[in-house]
Amino acid sequence: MKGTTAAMLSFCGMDSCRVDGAGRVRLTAATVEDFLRRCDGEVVLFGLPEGAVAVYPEEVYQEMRRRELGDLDAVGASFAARRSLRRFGSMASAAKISRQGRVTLPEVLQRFAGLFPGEAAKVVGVEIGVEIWAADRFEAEMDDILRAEKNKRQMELNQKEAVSHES
Amino acid sequence: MKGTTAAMLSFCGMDSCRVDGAGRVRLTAATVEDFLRRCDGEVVLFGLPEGAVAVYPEEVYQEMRRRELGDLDAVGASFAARRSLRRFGSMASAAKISRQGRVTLPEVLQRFAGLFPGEAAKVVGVEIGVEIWAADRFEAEMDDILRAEKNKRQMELNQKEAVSHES
DNA sequence: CAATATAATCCAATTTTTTCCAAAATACAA
DNA sequence: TTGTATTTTGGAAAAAATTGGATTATATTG
Repeated sequence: MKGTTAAMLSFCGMDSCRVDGAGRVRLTAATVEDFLRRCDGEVVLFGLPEGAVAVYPEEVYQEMRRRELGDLDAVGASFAARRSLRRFGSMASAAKISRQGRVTLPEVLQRFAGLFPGEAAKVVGVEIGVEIWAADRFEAEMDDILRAEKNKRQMELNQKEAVSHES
Repeated sequence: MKGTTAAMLSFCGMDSCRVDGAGRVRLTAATVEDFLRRCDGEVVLFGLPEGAVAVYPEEVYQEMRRRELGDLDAVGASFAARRSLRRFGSMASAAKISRQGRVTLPEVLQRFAGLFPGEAAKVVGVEIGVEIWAADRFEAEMDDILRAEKNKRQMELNQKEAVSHES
């Protein structure tokens, strides 16, 4: 075994791959290990507002939903409540990481995230699980992140300048 | 058996199908399993204000109705109360999921939801049950949901920007 | 450069879905 | 009532799709 990454550090790094002909994505050995350790491979896939697919251990997802549902007073009794149920219900699905480390993306999610058979994808570790992005979308997201970061840095510098000048 | 996904996660995902010649809809194996587990296949069908058919476990439906009626102080003693009774009474019907996972849509609901024999339909998991939509109606609904979400996300980003600029 | 591990492709078995048909139940009319 | 027609329900067989595994190719590491 190459893995047993000595580490308690789970779900990190990024991996490029391709969606296979049946809409499946193969995870790296390390990621599979992480999922096995955390939840015996029982995961939930769902569509993130950013237009990618999240893969979380089932428990993590449940907890997330429980919080959200707690806010809805009478579940199913209002338009808003039903919409929330619909939004998550329709785009979530329980899955098990296969013995060969593959996850099948349901059609809804393929469409939602632009992850059609043959497309290039990025599997991104997000500490509590992974996200699967269409390669081009992830690139755009990364650009955004870095640009925002650069802005912030510049701001802070300007701030300092201003302060030291006025003293 | 393919399923037994160990899952605590019920009624999720989306499935496309067609209303058969007799006004029946076939549910996926997973959905049937969920209903059997939750309520032995005893469900209530009723028309949602959104123009789709909801299929909830009988218990869930009862609970929902109890809440609504509880708010109306004297059941049956006001126009509003009688209307609510009428609205749900006339468009709800108990049904049992058949052994092959089919539900028959009463004619009232076919008309109400545009789910005529031969029409394309979507069966949508909503965590507490499923909804059956005419395919085109659901597409519109999903578009709405995602558009609203995108707006909200954009707002949040703008908000952040504004804050960091003013500081 | 060889050995090992990782990734992609292909194929076969199983499962699922669709279509079609038969039986049962209901309604109708003579 | 009794026979006939019609609708409804359930099931079986055929078609299609999914799943998992095995094989082959590619990359990595020592």
